[in-house]
Amino acid sequence: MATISEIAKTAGVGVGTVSRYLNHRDTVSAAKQKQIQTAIEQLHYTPNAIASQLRAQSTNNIGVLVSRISNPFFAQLFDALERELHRYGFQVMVMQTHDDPEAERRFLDQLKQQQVDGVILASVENSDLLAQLAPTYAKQMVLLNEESLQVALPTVSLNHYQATWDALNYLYDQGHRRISYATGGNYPSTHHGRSRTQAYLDFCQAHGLIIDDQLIFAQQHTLTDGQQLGTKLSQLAPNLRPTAIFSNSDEVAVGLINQLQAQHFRVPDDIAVVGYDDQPFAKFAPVPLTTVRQPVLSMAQVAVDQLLHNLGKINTPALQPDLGLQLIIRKSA
Amino acid sequence: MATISEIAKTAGVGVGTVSRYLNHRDTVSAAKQKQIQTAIEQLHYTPNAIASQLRAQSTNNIGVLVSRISNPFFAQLFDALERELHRYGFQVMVMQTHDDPEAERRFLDQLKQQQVDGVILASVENSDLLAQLAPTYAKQMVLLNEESLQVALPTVSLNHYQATWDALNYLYDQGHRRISYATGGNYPSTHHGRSRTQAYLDFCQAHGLIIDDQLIFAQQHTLTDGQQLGTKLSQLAPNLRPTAIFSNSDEVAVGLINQLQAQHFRVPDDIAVVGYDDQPFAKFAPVPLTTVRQPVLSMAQVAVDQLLHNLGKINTPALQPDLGLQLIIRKSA
DNA sequence: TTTAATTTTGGAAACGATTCCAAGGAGGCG
DNA sequence: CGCCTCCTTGGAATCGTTTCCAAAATTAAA
Repeated sequence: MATISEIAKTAGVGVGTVSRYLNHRDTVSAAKQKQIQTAIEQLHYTPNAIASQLRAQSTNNIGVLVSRISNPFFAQLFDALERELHRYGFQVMVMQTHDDPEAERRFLDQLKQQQVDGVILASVENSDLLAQLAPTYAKQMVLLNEESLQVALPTVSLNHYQATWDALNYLYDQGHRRISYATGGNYPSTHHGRSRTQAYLDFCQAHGLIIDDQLIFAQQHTLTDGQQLGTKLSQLAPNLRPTAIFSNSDEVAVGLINQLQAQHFRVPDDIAVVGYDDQPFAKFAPVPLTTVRQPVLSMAQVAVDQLLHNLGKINTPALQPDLGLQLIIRKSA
Repeated sequence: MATISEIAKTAGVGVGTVSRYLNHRDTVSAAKQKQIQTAIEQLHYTPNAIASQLRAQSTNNIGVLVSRISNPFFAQLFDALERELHRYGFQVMVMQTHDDPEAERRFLDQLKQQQVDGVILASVENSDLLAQLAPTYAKQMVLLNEESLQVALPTVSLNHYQATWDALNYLYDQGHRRISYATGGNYPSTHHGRSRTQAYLDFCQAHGLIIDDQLIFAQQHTLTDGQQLGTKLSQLAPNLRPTAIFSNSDEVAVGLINQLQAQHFRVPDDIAVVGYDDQPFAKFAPVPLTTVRQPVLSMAQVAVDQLLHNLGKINTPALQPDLGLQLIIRKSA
């Protein structure tokens, strides 16, 4: 691998001059420009970003933490984040936690060692850890769709409480009184205060619906989880069976619908299903999915804006796109 | 940010000793170990990976190039690649080309500047470029699911020709004589020789089926593309309309089915649909999708194995998992 | 032509880690 | 007690870039 000083030697100039030429930092005489250029082509020179990052004390890399990139919601979100960050010349390093707090810790540590200029957390499993780590990251960290109670961090948050409430209300208005709830997180241990779960609990309480632990399902993430959930529901005694279920993930909802249909339940007539995210295939499900749409694009824009603003790379946080959540009514409820 | 020499100073030892301690490289006396450890905790030291990478002339980073991570097939593939690479202590940098040759060039260049130890190409748009770049990358490049005619590169390849042929044959056996074809690539310009397209053309020829450019659709990638394709098909005069369509992507297939149903066509009775990949939601489609399953896990394992072997990080290429493609017969054909 | 002002240039120092080498220290053996 | 061996240690050199500073070259002014 050719280095800058080899280029300098072959071109018969000093290293400083080559560097200046490469970065268009200062004027370099036309003659030397040509010499340098030919040397570069001759030796197939490629700058070593690592060295330059070390010297510059900045990498132009941003870390993004998601729970699982094969979750279409995160895929879309990552896509949008990347697009946005590229516009500002940043590169993105994505890491998946797979909902493992230990992996989360490890990856945050790795990102720090890699000297990323900032981190966007689109999924946090262990907010204690976060509180512990946050000070050392300071302003280069943005929470997207997550909130930390322990520590004040730049945060992009949507009103999931309200959206959940509205969705439940929609079900309630249609006469549902026995509503089940599926979440990706734990229950009841951690994150009890997470806004969606809280909204569910509050809603039930406010409307005098029984809160039955048998109707609350935790750690539900995938299509397969949804299928298994369907099996569980279908095995419940008819009088215990919910007439509707609110799922925090479209994936789970689709798997669920599939399994319910396989067991000859009708959706939404026997059991209504509401999902969350409005993932791309939601409207292509066996029963087009009624779901809460997350404004992925705006979320990404705001998060990046926020981050770059905190990094001093951008002046105006300016735009404040609509971060509203919207219930998309299709056929499943 | 604390550095290793600050640690050394606070602990009252030399930098070399700290480094040795950190890397468990040599024995360090118990007393100094304790001093160093306390200094580390006191100063919140985090090693600077950039510096160490510069010195070591190796980053332990592997680049992965895909066309679009929100394509569930690539998401799964990336997932598997990452899992596998983590096992060997590598980190993964993923980049999306969005099928843009220019982006491909740019990203490959960036990866090189970032000094990645290797690259796995799961999608290549411009194989001329590749031929041009490959020599400078030498052995640290693996083609996954792609082939380059111009240059010999380590390659993990499946028999897509055969799988396509088999799928078409399945349709043929069911009496279909007018079979449409949808691909993600271009047609007929580049990649004419790509094995799936070639198999289609050869199959038609071998069985005396007309090859009608009106039945061949290029640049089909997403659910939306599939929908639009459905509209196009439904607008064809009945005698021109295909009775079956083979799509190179499940996403397109699902969008297509959805739109066909919306236009009151029955799948598979009026039009049969075969997809490709067996993406996670394929069996949850409105009509469970008949599709060619790609062995994502094995593909990732073999690619990583191949790469690490070439890098000399691993001795035995050993395992040769089954890279067979399998037609999964469900309801759509 | 001389002097001053300006532009261009070369190269040393720095970024933070690792590794090599020489030297210091501990312990064993006679 | 002295000598040899082996283990532990400190610190200089190195990786490839950028930046700063002083010197050289060029241009402008007198």
